[in-house]
Amino acid sequence: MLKKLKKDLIVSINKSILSSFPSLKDRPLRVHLDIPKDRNNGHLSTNAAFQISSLVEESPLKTAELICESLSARLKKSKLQNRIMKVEVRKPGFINFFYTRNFLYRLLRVIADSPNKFISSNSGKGMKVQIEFVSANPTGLLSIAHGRQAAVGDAIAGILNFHGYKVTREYFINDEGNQIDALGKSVMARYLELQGKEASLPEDGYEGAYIIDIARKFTNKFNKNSLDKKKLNTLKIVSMFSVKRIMDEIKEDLEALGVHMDVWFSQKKLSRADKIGQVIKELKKKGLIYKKDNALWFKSTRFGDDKDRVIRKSSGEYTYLAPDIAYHKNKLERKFGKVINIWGPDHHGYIARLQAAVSALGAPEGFLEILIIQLATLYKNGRPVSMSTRKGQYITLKELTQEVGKDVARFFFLMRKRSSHLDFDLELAKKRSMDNPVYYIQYAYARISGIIELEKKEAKKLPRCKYALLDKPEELNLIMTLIEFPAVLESSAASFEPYYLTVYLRQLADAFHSFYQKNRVLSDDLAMTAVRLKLIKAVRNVLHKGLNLLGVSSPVKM
RNA sequence: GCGCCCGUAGCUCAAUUGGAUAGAGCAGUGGACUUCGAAUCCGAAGGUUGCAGGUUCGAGUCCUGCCGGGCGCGCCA
Repeated sequence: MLKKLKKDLIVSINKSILSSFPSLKDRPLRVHLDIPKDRNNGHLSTNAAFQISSLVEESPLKTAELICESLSARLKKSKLQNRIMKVEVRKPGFINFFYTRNFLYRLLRVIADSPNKFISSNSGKGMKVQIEFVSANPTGLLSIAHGRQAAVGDAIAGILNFHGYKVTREYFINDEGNQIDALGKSVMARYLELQGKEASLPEDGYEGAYIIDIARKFTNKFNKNSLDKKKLNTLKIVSMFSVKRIMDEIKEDLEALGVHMDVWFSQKKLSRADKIGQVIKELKKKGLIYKKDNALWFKSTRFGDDKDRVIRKSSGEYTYLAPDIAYHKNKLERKFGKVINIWGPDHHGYIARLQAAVSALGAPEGFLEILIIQLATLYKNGRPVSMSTRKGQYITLKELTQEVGKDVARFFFLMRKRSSHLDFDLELAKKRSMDNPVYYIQYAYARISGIIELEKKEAKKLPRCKYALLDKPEELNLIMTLIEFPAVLESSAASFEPYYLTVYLRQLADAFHSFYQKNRVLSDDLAMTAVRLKLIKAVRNVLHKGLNLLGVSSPVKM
């Protein structure tokens, strides 16, 4: 409904500009409508006058006045007059628009009665999108940083899905290579120790207690004899066993955070089908592979990387880049319109070469979007908790989720924009009070639910809604906040930033609590009761949808 | 040395992507429970946006140079 209004309005503005300044006929004009942060400056605002004032050699203010004059006349004659109450020019040259009360009330009714009509979008038009995230090596448990990537990736997926994209959530399992060998050797050493034999961890081995745990499970599953028979492959068996155990844990931890992957993609499968060899051949045919110092190099500089990259070492092993190229070839073959990778900041140096590879494979511009999520640092008693995967000294995602719960963990992970470092304050997260934004928002939802529940019990007969009764500043503020929801969702999807939504929900809860404090919903004044009930139902619907998109629950009681 | 991210109120962060008087939450401070949930609300206070230039109607935002912090720069993954 608002989208249509904006569209109509832009058409009118363009026409008015041309009638005031005919000389601009053949110039492309890009008129923009924004929501001003201060509502005294209107419900919508355009800066069109600034953009054209230099072209017509007139001051922005004068330009705005000329446009506004013909625009007001035009609007009065058009269908827009039911929705736009007035147009005005403000100081340096903004043109501001104000909605009519009736239009606001109409929107409110829709949000309360049929929210899906108001809160829906199909801007994705069914495009297939894949989002690959977390993809942590199965050599240890998930960390806090992975938790943030999981929450953000999942929320982006949810938001895109809402906008009509067909989203696949995917995890790439790095289940072969040096790291996996190191894992296998580490477990093997612990296994031998459990047998009472002399053994020591390899130099690049993993020291965490979970390794011993896996070794113990391994001991229970295989007795000595059955292993001795397969002596040659023991390391392989240990490695596979360990990867399986760790992946089970990872899946569990993600589930606990409410994250469900659609596809678990194994690197091993790629190499078994020789996909890596094939993709190298393909690149070779294009003249993008050469040999130097006995290694194979990919000419990534051809596509903007600052140096060429080794793809197969002189030892004959592939580097990490090789399977990754094969994997992205696979993504291309699966006909995604867009693929999104979510990485930690330690991988940003890797962006150029992977983008180069994807271009080399013939992907269209913008096919691969790589989003870097900054780290999250856990604070306990005001001090950062230091972490090291290798030494196994770190607070795992599992522990965090258990300690603060799914809702709080997710919300906290989503609170900051991707490029900002996130401080996760454990004490704050555990507080069940007003300092904690999750409870603040959920509390608003619970309060509303309580009122609606009570109203049902009383079961009074309510008259038809006279929306004009809603005219207090708190009420109008609440309506205004409600109708901004679709715009928030849209920018959230367009920029892949779920945090917009967390900020918005906090604002909405704020507007509600403020309204609640000053006004009773249920009273003897049945006409008033009817409209206010409508108002809070609309708030409930938006809160519910918003929390749901973030993967946070909406409790009726707390 | 090169590349990326960051520097905004005491603290944690916003600022509609170049817009109007730079805003929120904590902390601190002064108030509000005989009421549909006080897990709440209402005040006042808090700023030379790291520094110096530049671009223009307009800069926290873009460009250049410094200062300070984080990360990356392998035939590791």
